[in-house]
Amino acid sequence: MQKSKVTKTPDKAEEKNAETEKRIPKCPQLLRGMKDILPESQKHWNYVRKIVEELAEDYTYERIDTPILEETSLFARSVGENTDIVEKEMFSFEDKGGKKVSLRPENTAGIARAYIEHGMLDRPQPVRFFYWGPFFRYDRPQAGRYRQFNQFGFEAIGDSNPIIDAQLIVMCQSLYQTIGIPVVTQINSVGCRECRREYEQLLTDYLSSRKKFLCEDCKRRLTKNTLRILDCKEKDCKEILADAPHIVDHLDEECKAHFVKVLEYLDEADITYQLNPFLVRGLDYYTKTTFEIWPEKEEGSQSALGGGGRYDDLVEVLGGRPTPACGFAGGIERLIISMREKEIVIPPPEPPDVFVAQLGESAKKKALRLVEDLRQKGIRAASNFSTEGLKYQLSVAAKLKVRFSLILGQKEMLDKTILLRDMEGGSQEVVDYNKVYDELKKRMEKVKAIIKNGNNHSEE
RNA sequence: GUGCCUGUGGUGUAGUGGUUCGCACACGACCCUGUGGAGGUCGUGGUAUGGGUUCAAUUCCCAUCAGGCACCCCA
Repeated sequence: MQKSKVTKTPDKAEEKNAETEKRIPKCPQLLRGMKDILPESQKHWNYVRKIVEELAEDYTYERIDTPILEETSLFARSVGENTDIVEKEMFSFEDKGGKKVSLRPENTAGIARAYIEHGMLDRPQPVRFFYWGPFFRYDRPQAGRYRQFNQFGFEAIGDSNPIIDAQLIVMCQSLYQTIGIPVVTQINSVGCRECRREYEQLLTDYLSSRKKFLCEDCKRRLTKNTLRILDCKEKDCKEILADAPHIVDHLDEECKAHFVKVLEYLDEADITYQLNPFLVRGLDYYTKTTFEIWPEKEEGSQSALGGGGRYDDLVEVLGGRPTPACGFAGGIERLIISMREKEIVIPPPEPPDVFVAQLGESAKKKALRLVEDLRQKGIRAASNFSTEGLKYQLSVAAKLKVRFSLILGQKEMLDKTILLRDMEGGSQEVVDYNKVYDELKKRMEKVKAIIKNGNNHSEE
C-alpha cells in the first residue's frame, strides 16, 4: 500500500518523480483535424462499407484504389489552379527527389489519371469504378469536417448519355434510403465549356453594374471565379442574385437537351429533386449536370452528404482522348454523424456459434486446441482465456449473445466428456468429448430450423 | 484563413481564490477454480499546456494547444 501523494517524506521521492517526468517527453497527440476510428465505431463503418459495396456490385461498379499521394500538378490541372482546394487546402510537399507531390484532396482526378494511364478506353465503355478511402484537406476542423476524411464514390467514365447522370442519382438516393437517412437531391446544370463561358460573361456584366452592393469576397470573385458568387450567403449578394440570369436559361441546345433528359429520367424514377440554379461546385472540372445530396432536415453547415456531376472535359484536360464521364462522392464521416443523430440501429453482427469455457490448467490447455479445431470445422467459437472464474466466462458468453456454451473442467477432463449448455433456458448435458462437434452441430441445426419457422409467423 | 464559445479521471458530470476536487458509469483486485458480474469490500485514475496576478490559482488574466459554432470551403 502506498500513498506517495500524501506522504510528508518528500524530498528524494518527489524529486525523483519530477525528474523522470521531465525526462520522458509527453506522448505526442493526435494531429489537428485527424481522428482515430476506435473499435466501438467500427460497426458503423463496416455497415456503411457493406451497403456501398453491395450497391456497387448491383450496379456493376468495380473497386479501384489509387494512391493517396499524387503529383501536385494532377490536382492543379483537374480541380483547378484557382480553386480553394488547390490554392490553400492541399497537403503539398517535395519528396526527396524534389518532385512536387500532394496528398489527394479528392479522387476523381486520380481515377481519370488511372483511366488514361492504363488505356482503359480499350474496355467496354463506360468503365465503372467505385472507391473508398481517405482524403486530405487542410481546413479548419469542425464537426463533419476533418483534415483526413473518408469518402466513397462512383465514377462512370466513357458515356455521355444523360441516363448515366440520372442513374447515379438514383443509386445515391437509394443508398441513403437503405441506410435510413431521408435526403433530397439538389440539381443544376453548369453547361459545357462554351455555354459556361458565355454565361460567365453575362453574369459578370450583370454583377459588374451592381458591384458596389456586393460583399468584399464577391468583389474579388468577380474577376477570379465569377460562378462562385452564386453560392454566396451574404444577404445583399443574395438579393442581387435573385434577379441574376440563371445558367439553365443560357445553355446551348445540346446542354439543354441533356439537362432536360436527366430531369425526365429522374421524374420517371420517382426521384424527388430540387432545381437549384445557384448550385455551383467548387471544382473546375464539372460540366453539365451537377448535384448535391442533402439530408432532408439539414442541421449545421457541414451537412452536405455528398456531391457529384458530369466532367466531360477532364480526361482530355489531363491529356487523354476526349472522354465524357460522370461521378459522385459521399462523405463517410458525415453520413455516420447523420446515422448517429437519427439513432439508426445497425443490424448486430451474428453472434459466435459457441463459447468455450474452461476451468483449471489442464482444461485450459485442451480448450485452446478445441477452439481451433472447432473453428477449422466451420464453427465460430469464442473464448476468454484471460480469466479463471466460470461465472465471468459465462457472462462474457451472455454478452456475446452466444446460444451455446461448452464447459470443460477437471471433472470432464477425467471423464473425457464436456458440458454442453444451452444458454437460452440454461439446460445442459454431459457429452462425450469426442462427439462435441456432432452434438453441437445437431443442436445448431435444430435452432436454425426453429428460427426459420418462427419467423414465418411472428417477427419481433 | 477570420470572428465567437468551450476545456474538471477513460466517459458523463458537481463544485471551489485557501488543508484531502465530489458523484455516476467504466476499469482493476478480492469475496470466487463449477454456472449468465447481481451484491459487498478495496483500489487505479482528473482540473489541457505554458506563463502572469496573488501570501495562496483548478477558480482571475494572457498565450498556446485542442474541440465546437458561424464565416469560408466542401465530404
